[in-house]
Amino acid sequence: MGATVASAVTRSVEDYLKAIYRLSTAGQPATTSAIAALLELSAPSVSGMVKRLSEQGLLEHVPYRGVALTAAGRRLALRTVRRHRLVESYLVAYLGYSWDTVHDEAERLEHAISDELAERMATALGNPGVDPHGDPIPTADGDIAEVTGMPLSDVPEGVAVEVRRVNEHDAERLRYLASLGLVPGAVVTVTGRLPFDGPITLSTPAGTHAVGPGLAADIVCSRAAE
Amino acid sequence: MGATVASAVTRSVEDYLKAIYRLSTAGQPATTSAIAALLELSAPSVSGMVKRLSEQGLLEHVPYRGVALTAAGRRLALRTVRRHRLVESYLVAYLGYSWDTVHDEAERLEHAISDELAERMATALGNPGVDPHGDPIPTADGDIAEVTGMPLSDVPEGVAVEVRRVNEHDAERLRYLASLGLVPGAVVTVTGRLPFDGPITLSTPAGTHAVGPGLAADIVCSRAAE
DNA sequence: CGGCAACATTCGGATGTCCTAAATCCGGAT
DNA sequence: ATCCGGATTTAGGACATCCGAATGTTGCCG
Repeated sequence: MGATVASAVTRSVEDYLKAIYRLSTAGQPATTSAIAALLELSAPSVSGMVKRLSEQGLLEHVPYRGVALTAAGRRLALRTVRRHRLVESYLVAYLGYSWDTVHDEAERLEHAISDELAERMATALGNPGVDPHGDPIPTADGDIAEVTGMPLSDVPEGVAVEVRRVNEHDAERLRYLASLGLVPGAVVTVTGRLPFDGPITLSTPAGTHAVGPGLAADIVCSRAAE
Repeated sequence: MGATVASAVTRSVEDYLKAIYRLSTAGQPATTSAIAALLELSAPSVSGMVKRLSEQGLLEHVPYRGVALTAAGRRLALRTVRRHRLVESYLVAYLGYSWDTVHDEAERLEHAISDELAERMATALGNPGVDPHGDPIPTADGDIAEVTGMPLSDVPEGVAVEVRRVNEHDAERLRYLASLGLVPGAVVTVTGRLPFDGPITLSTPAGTHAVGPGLAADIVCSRAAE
C-alpha cells in the first residue's frame, strides 16, 4: 500500500469495499441486501456494482449467495478504513472536533486525501493504534489489530473492566455515552442487571448510571489493566 | 456563505466556477475555449456544462460570446477559493508541506471539507489574509482583498520592492523561485534588465540572481515597507 | 414435495459528465 | 460586401451510477 495504489478508485467503490469489509468483520454475511441497507442504496444498484467490482478483481461473487473481498479488495478497503480513522483522530486531536461530530467529515475526507497526507497526519499523531472510538487503525501495510474483549452487555457483575471501543456512529448516542463516562479507556464496573433485556446499572468515572442492552452491546470491554 | 450553502454542488461545478472566476479576475474573457484550456477539457464539454450552469442561475451566458458569474456563481466560486487557500495555508503551517507541493492536495480537499472544517482551520491559522503564495483568502462572507502591486517584470531598477504574491502553480518553478529567494515577503531590488525580453537581474535575500521575464511577470510586488 | 415469501438479478430508463464529428456562427481580411 | 478560418454549439455516443418494475432463485414450512 505504501507506494502507488490503483489510482482512479471512485468514492463509490471505496464505500462499497468498506461496507463489505465492515460486514465481514462483524461476522455478518455480505449479501446484496445487507450492503444496500448499509449504503442506503437499492438492491439493484448493489447488484450492478458487485458485478463490476468482481470483474475488476476486487470481489469474489457467488450469485444469489453474497460476496467476499479478494486480497486486492481488502487492501483497498483497509486503506480507506485507515484514512477514515486517521482523519477522525487528527480532527479530534488538532482541530477541536469531538468524537460525536467527526464521522461525517471523515466520511468525505477519506476519499480525498493523498497517501502523503494520510501519513503526515499519522506522524503528527505519533502513529496511533486506535482512533477516538477505540477502533484499531490499520497500518499502511494493511495490517489491523484484532479487538479483543466482550460487549459490556456480557460483562459479569462486580468485575472492573476497561472500555476499549465504542461501536457507534450516531452523534446523539455518542454524546450520551460520553456523558455517562463510557469512553475508551474508562474503567467501569457493572453493579446490576435487570432481567428480560432490562437496563444495566454500572459505576463509571462519571458516577452511577444505567444503559440499555442495545447500547451496551456496542461497547467492547476487557479486563482493566492490573 | 456563512451557514447552509447549496448542498449538492459537485466537484466539477466548483471547478468550472473557479476557473471562470480566475479568468475574469485576470481580466481575460471567460470564453468556452479559455475555460476548456484551463480545465483541460474539450470545448463541447464546456459548452454543455455552461448551459447547465446557466440554467441553474450560476452563470450568465451570451451564446458565442462568453460567460460571466452571477452573484450566486461568484459566491460559490469564492467559497471554493477560500477553501483552497485555507487548505494550502493549513498544510504548510501544520503538516510540513511546502508551497510547491500543496496545490494538488488542496485541489481535492477544497471539494471535500465542510464549512465547519474550513472555519476551524482558519481559526487555527489565526484567520490569515493570504495563503503561502501570497494569494488573498476570501472571507467567509465572500469579500476578497484586491492585490495591489506590479509584476516584477515591470519594476524599475534600483527600487526596493517586496514580493507580495507569486502566481504560479507548477511545483518545479515554485521550488526554483524559492531557491532564488523569491517568496512572499522577500524584499528585492532589480539591478538590471536586458533588452528584448531578456532576463532580469536582481538582488534578493538569497543573493543575486536572474529570472526570465515570463516567470517575473507572475511575481507581484509593491513598494517595500518604509 | 410443492408453494410461497424473501432475496437477488435482469431489464429499461434517468442523470451527469465526458468525448469526437459535424454543423453553425462571427469577425476580420480581401 | 463577401468569404474564410477559428471559435462555438449541436448531434450522437460512451461511461458510471442510480432507480423502479419485472423476473429468477432459494430454501423453508406446511
